[in-house]
Amino acid sequence: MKALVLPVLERPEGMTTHDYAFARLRQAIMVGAFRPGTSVTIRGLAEALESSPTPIREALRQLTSIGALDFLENRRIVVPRITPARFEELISLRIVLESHAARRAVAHLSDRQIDRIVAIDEAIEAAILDGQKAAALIANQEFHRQIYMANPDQVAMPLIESVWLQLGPILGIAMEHVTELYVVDRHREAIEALRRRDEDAVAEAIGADIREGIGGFDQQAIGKLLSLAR
Amino acid sequence: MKALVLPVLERPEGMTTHDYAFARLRQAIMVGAFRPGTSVTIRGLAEALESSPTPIREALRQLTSIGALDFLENRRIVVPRITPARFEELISLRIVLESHAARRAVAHLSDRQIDRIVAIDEAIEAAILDGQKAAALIANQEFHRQIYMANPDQVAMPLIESVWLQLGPILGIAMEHVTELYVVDRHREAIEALRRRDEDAVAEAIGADIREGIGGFDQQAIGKLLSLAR
DNA sequence: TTTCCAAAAATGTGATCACAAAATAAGAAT
DNA sequence: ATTCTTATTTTGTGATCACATTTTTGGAAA
Repeated sequence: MKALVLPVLERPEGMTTHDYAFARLRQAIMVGAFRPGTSVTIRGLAEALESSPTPIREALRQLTSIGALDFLENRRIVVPRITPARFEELISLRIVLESHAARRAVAHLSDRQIDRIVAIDEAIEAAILDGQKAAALIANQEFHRQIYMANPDQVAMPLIESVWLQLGPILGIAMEHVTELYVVDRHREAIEALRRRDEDAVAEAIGADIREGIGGFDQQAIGKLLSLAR
Repeated sequence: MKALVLPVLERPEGMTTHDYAFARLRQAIMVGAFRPGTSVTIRGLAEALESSPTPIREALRQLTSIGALDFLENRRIVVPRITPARFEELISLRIVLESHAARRAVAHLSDRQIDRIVAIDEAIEAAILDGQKAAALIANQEFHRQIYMANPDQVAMPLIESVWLQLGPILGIAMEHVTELYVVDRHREAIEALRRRDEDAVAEAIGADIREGIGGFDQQAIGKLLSLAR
């Protein structure tokens, strides 16, 4: 059993142990800190997070509910493996879900909010030019999230994040193999469409952005990686 | 504290207490056994299910992850209330998700599977003519599930069920107020399209089916109910 | 060296308990 | 009768323990 290293995450005062464990594990999986097939144990995580098994168990159970982990028949807890076919399904689901969420957010976005989204996009490009892959990835997620969450009655975000979580472990592999990221200019296209409040164009740009590369990672290259990583 | 009545559910041998509690509560919410705003307690459910609090807590936490329950700030556990706007978002999300899932299932459906789906549709109509609202609802979900699950690499079903769960409590109210159900013939349309393996037509039929009525319940009527039920 | 079997260790499950926070009930003051 | 305060009860949280199952280990047999 090798020592566990989880990306750090600030713990807000008053947050329960369970919520903290959930948030931290969730983030770890989302940014690809675990490889597909990795198995975790309740006691191991309890030790790593300096708590008792109880809240960890609850966090793990929640993570399975959103597809981030798998409780196998043997009672083993693992990070799910992904087949190329499943990968393709996940991407197409992202496209459908996110272009829909984007479309329904357009009418709610203020100019000020769009400015903030532009700032996030600049942060993404800065991270890419700097070669900071993990930072670019997180900023990219933030870019998308800020758009979808502008809709106050929005209900799709949790589902979208579930898909992100299922793609997370793949991103971890991609980050190891992809030497350099490229700037995705579909973001610019999306921003222009947002400014015009053009719902169709926004949906189209978001869809294309996902299709062409998941957050700076070339989609085809990842698909190829997948068939190798067995 | 009034006594809790949960729809019965068979417990397969070897199923853990936690899994059973999760499955049973989930089904109860899905078929509208709980009204929006209802609050539940860990100890109360533990007693009702004759177990200790531990597995119940895990089940409740999982249910919150999929939007079926809400842990409030005050630590109260409630069945979420739904606003008309949220309701509309959920319906439009259903349309997007399910027409996509249906489309991607078409190529995988064998004639034998389609026959089974036809049989389910007949069961729905029988239940409707018989006035068995709950049975019609469950059969209707089964109709949709059988289509989407035909795709072996499918990843959308858990998300779709999450949306169903969020709509569940509304269905409970609808069942109380709607006196009679009507047969939705969009199912026939979907079946015809399935036989022709016409993806566009299938997606269109499923979308229309959802738009016109959620499982036999008129959508507009429910929207009106919502604004009253406060 | 490989295969097989038994002992030991590790691991998930579920019950119980102490504790703190929240909700409710009860009584006093206005 | 109503409002406020205090005491009691309820409830979620997290730690701990016993148990059964699974996995791993270590050595014997082929």
